[in-house]
Amino acid sequence: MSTTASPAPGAGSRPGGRSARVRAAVHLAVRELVADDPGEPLTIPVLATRAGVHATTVYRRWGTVGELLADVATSRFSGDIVVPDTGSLRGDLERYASDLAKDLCDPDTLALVRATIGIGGEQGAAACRGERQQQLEAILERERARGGQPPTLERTTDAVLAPLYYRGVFTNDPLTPEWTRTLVAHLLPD
Amino acid sequence: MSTTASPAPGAGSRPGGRSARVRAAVHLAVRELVADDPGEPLTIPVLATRAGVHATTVYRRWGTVGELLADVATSRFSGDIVVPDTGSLRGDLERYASDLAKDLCDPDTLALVRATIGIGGEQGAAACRGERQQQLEAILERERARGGQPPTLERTTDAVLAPLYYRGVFTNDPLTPEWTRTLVAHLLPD
DNA sequence: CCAGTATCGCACTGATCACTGCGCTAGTAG
DNA sequence: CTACTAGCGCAGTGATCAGTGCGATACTGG
Repeated sequence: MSTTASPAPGAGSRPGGRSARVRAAVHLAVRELVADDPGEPLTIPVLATRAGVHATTVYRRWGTVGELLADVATSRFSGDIVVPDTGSLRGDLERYASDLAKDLCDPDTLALVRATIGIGGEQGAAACRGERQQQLEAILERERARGGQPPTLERTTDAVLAPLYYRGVFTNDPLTPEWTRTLVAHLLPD
Repeated sequence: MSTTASPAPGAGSRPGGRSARVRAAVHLAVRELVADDPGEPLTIPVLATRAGVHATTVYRRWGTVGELLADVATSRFSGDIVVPDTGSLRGDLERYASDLAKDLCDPDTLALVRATIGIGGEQGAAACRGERQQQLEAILERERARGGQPPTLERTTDAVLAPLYYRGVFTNDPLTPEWTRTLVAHLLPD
């Protein structure tokens, strides 16, 4: 999956071009189909038709549904959340957790996550994590720069990231702002 | 999905019968195929052939791959872990977390989880959670009976269950016994 | 031992899917 | 404006899949 001759996943990213338009249409079709009916096989002819694009194009640019889903997830979960800078570690984490919770509240997003890790395996799972790890690390690093002693990245992941993803993906419980605050509160003792 | 006329998911569970043998073969085939090549569509004819059973049977007993996966996951994640009774809350939780971690370490199990939530959606996710919630509640209840004041189920879920599932499903990091102990240690202050 | 019933295997049909040459058109460079 | 290249649409093929009557077979209670 790494050395396969994927013709041009990033070649058509020049905005305005026909490639970019097709790419956007296909991505949108994938997200709509996954959202509309999760658990459906999500075949290439179907999504290509929905995107108003010929299946040939999808076969050539992405090859398999797994790679396409990973691509969609990557572009969906990258750059969607900006690392906050509230001046304090607690503020940053609460804000970040709140943003992430808002993101993971959307049923369509959850459906995309489930489908991606279901088909893409570890590859897809990595795409769904996006840059969360680096973003958390950035928050912790900033606290260190302030002279504070933040918890480790592993601990922060366990205490904040994991519950958010677990609750979103595995349960139906809502990701309320109050709850996300308690996550941070338990991580950071007074 | 609850009132649908599923002919006999539980009718053939009498041990020794032909139904039970077919059921076992199909379940095994599903687990093998999912483990062998995660992300593959997992079609009914293929798995039926692998199970040495005709596709017709699978269509009739389960209908869709989603229901079949949910069934497999349910029987896989029910009764696999016994609630420990070490005499202390900490001991119980450490033991339980360790057992669960050992379970979620198996790549085949993880592949099954991913495939199930990918196709089965929320239904499948629930099947993968199995009886974890009740088991945790039982542990906490026992502590209450001892006169202790255990944390809430929600808090315990966030602190122990969520990290285990998150790390297993979304990352490649190993679920070491030391790590699971730290989860419990952070939940229970000295 | 014998009827009754549930479950499974078999042989199909229509539909869908993955995949591939070939020509065309839209962007690009000069 | 013109030549070039990359990406896309088109049509078609072989293979696979979902789903369905029908008969055969294995378990059940009497």
